Amino acid sequence: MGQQRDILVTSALPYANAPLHIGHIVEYTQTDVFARFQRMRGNRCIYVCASDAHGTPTMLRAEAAGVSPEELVAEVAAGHQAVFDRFRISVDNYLTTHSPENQELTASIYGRLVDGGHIHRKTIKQAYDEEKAMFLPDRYVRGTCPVCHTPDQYGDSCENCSATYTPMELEDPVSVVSGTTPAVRESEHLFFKLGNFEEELRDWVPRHVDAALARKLDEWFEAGLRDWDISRDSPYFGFEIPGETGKYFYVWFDAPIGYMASFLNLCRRSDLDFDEFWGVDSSAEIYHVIGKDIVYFHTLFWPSVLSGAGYRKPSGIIVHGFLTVDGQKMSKSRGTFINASTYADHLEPDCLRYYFAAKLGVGADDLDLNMDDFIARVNSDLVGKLVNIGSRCAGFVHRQNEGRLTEELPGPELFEEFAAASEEIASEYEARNYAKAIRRIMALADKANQYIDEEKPWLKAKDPEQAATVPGIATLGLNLFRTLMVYLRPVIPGIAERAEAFLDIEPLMWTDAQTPLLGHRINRFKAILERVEQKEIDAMIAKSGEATNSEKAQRDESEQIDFETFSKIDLRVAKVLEASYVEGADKLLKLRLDLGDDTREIFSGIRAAYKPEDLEGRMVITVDNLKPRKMRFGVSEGMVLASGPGGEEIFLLSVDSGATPGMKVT
RNA sequence: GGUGAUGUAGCUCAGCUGGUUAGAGCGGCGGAUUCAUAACCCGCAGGUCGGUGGUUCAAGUCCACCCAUCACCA
Repeated sequence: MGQQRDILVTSALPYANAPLHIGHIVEYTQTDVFARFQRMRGNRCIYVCASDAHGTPTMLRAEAAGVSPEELVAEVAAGHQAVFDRFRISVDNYLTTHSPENQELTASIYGRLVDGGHIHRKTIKQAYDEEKAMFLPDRYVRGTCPVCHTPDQYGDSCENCSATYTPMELEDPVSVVSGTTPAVRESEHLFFKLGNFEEELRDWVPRHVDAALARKLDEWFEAGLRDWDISRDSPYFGFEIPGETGKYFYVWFDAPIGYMASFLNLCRRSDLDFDEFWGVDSSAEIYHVIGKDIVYFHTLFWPSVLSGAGYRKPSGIIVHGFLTVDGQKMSKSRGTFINASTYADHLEPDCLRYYFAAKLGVGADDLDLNMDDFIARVNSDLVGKLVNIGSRCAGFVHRQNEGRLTEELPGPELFEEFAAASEEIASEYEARNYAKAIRRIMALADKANQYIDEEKPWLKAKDPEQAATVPGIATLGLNLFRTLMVYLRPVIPGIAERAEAFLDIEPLMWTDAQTPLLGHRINRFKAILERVEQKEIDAMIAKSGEATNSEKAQRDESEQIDFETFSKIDLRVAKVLEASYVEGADKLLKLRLDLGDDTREIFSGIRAAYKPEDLEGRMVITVDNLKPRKMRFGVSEGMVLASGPGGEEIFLLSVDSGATPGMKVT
């Protein structure tokens, strides 16, 4: 092994306004496996993370909850840390971006950027909520898409036609915060001149990201690097910009600096040297593990900011895809939006770590948690194969040799074969191809079971002439078991710890795979891992669905309206006379409705859930007095009521038989 | 809409710079065994490698177009 390396790894900072879900665990697993592997190899590997505290969402959520943003952040961050503990994510430090260290670094970095001529000012127009007296982020303005005229879209892009625009271009814009129509106000903002770093980035990017990602980034280079708005106006939860009044750093400016801040905080409590890692001449390695959604910030802005401020750039940006559950996006209504703590209440965290690691390759492909596959894989690999080796050998050692391993192995070949796989497996971990590493390791586990099966110690134990060979066979089996634990320890640290307790040994290091454990007394075997039961999965999913319902109940309560307000909505029974697809619209169906004394034509976004022929003739409920809306395909004169999360899961409301078109719903 | 990624056996995934009968694990089926958390061991199962067209002596593996899914568009 070469000389000791200094490595710093980070996971993306989770936002401090919501609990962590199992999607986050993909990233922490990817990071933690790497960190634990490096430490087992004898390298110094520091893993830091923090809560991303700032921004409008935190501010508004705190206000709604009646607490200060600081209190909210502290509470959520405590929950995040608890999840890190339960999933055995071995962070060396967990801070928050709302910390003195981060403020100090952010200010100093900003100062250096100003000195370097990388900041300039520009006055921009922005949506402003007069009632709340605040500027509105794009996502806090909703309105009708100016391109395809789909109603109720975010201020930055349209879900229907994917057009991008600014909130001021929306038709009928509404502030999500107050419900009022936003005004347009001018404000001076500070911009980071990303273009100053184009040449440097074009050189740096391809050498520090995955090849597929580099192709994606080419696109951004071709589009040209635009300046980056790093300031926000008061009120804003964040750090005030030095030398300005009422201006704050944009959350995405100080968030990555949080990596440094968390590390700095750790340095001040230990003998670590900040500059040794972050100085321009640093020989340490720095890796950021992130999801593919935030590639832009980490491959363009972040290296540029570091460079402009006189720091070294990262050694690599490691990107993973998103998590789907049973092939679909995580969904609250399906109960597949599972909080990490809910998972840990029901199942062993190591199992999820194993499952994710077994699917993590080098690319940023999405990764699916298929519950049936999860049960099969964990039970088969971890319980049936891995743990079973220890379980089936332990008895022989206790019964035939008083709990002591023999002084020699019956033959060195198999142990040596396992030992010889060490570097190959290590290089897969090093390359972050955990899936490949695990395939190799489990192939070895199969060999270990085959060996025991061939030797048949249970038969030999009954034969006086061969009984003496049994402890040796079991000793070899247990040594293979131990070697497998060495290789899997980065992935399943909890299981490995229990295996160490069973073997009564110190925490395993990578080189332990080279030397057998002999003449050593071991403990009685106790279950190291329980099987995953379907009923636990069911309970977890049921629980995840429940949490959503109670959240909804709370929200409904907070938005009560009086009867007068309700009665303003004129709901009517209507009969579908005609339904048809709309040329050029993915989501819409055109419906002609009978309202008794009148017919109406409306467009409804239910195409994924209903076929036109199934609708014709059925009764629906409509909002009769909804203002007609002009859409690209015509004018929609109302809406039909439906329930459900969307997509294929849309369920139209209907009435009991007897109702006739035109009846008012009260 | 633009760009990128993905689409391989029931499920989850490997398949490097194109080249013998396309692989693994799980499930399924058959057999063996009882040391082990009904675990383990042996054997079998035949998927037009999303579709169409093309390049080539030869394509899952290169090119074009199309379809589907996911993502990004700061």
